[in-house]
Amino acid sequence: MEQLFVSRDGRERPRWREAFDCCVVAAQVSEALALSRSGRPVLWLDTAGLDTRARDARLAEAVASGSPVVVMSPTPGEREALDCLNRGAVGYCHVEAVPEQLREISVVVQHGGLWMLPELVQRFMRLSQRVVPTPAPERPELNELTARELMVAEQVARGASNQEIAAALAISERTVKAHLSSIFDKLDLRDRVQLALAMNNIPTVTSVN
Amino acid sequence: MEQLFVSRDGRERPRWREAFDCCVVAAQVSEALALSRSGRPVLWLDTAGLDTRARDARLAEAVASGSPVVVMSPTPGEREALDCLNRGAVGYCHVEAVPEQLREISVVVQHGGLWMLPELVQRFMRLSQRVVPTPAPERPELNELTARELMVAEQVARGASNQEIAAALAISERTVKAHLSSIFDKLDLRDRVQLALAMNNIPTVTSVN
DNA sequence: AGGGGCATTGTACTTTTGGGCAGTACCGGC
DNA sequence: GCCGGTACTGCCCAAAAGTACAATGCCCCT
Repeated sequence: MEQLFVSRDGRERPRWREAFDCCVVAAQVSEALALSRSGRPVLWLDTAGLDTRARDARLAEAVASGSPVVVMSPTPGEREALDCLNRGAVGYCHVEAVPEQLREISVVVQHGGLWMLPELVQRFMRLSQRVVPTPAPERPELNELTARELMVAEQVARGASNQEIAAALAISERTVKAHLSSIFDKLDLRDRVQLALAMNNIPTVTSVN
Repeated sequence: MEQLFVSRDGRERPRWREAFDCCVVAAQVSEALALSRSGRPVLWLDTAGLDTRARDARLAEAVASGSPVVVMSPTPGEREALDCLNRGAVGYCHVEAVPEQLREISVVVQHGGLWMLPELVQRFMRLSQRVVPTPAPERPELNELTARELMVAEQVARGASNQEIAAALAISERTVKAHLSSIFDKLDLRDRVQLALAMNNIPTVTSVN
């Protein structure tokens, strides 16, 4: 399996070569992708020397390629890990991680897994627990939705318009509206904005508070 | 690699056998471990028919063995996922996951990865983000917004209508619209739904895709 | 066979949203 | 003083969103 490394100056770190037989190094995400010969390589993003903006831009580009993206930071931190994983990265480690670990990470992300430092996993889980209403089993009202309604709701949660939803589900725009009306009724929401937020567990002015 | 399945009645589900050549099934964690012959098997915990207490007890026992533990739920939910992962599980999936997925999960957890449904990963990251202090500018484009525009954007992020925003800021609805148009233009967004999501760091169909 | 829930669509209507065009006003810099 | 950016507003218009009323078809259950 191919490993594509992207670092600011396109320079390779010795450990990468130690870890993998087949690895490509480039200074830009696009270059790396161009040099790739396999369908679904692992993209390693070295953030050394990059500011937040540059990092996010590269990350977005990398994630858009469809390949699993691992961010390698010279100074791994909770905040950065969170940012990167939230933006679609599936791995986060130290840029000087030992070859053995690099190989493990590669295996994990290629199989759909998420990899980060174990202590971060624990920490995030605990953090999440704090903000998830303890007794609440998800959004209870969500179970009231039919399968079809849920599909519509999920599209709205991603910012899709009625027209786009209709196209995606191969139904008429009128039907989308019908489903939406039903959803608003069941979940006690006013419009698609509130639905989009509710689907992402974000309280709204009128529903909560 | 050995797979140890623990289900309430010690009954095996056909998919498990489909997924793995070598799998052991038992009714108790201790039994499964006793039947194990490899040093570090993967422990699969079927929570069907278990109440929360029984589930946690088995999970604790399983985690204590040192092997990676994957919880398989007949009704996967955010709350349960959180609970289980927080208690040391490294995987969480549907009890009837397809064999292909089971194999992937096995590979991932054996290599130190974390596996859960992709949508849950995203959700947890977002939730964590809400409680981690924000030293970073977050969304860089947000700096492009004027103070007034930011106020409007924040209202939209809470699901407010133009009328409500106008009332809150003591300006006319027309002015709200003017600010919104400017915001959409600057942030390259289509409508208020996308803005509401963007303000909450949630990617939309068109912006991140 | 009938009833209820779900999915689907149509016509028609109101409301909300987004934006074009135009104008006023304040403020700060060259 | 002029110019550019920001804030604010009006009238008007088109598109999108949302609703009311109504109808068809399917499936499941009694």
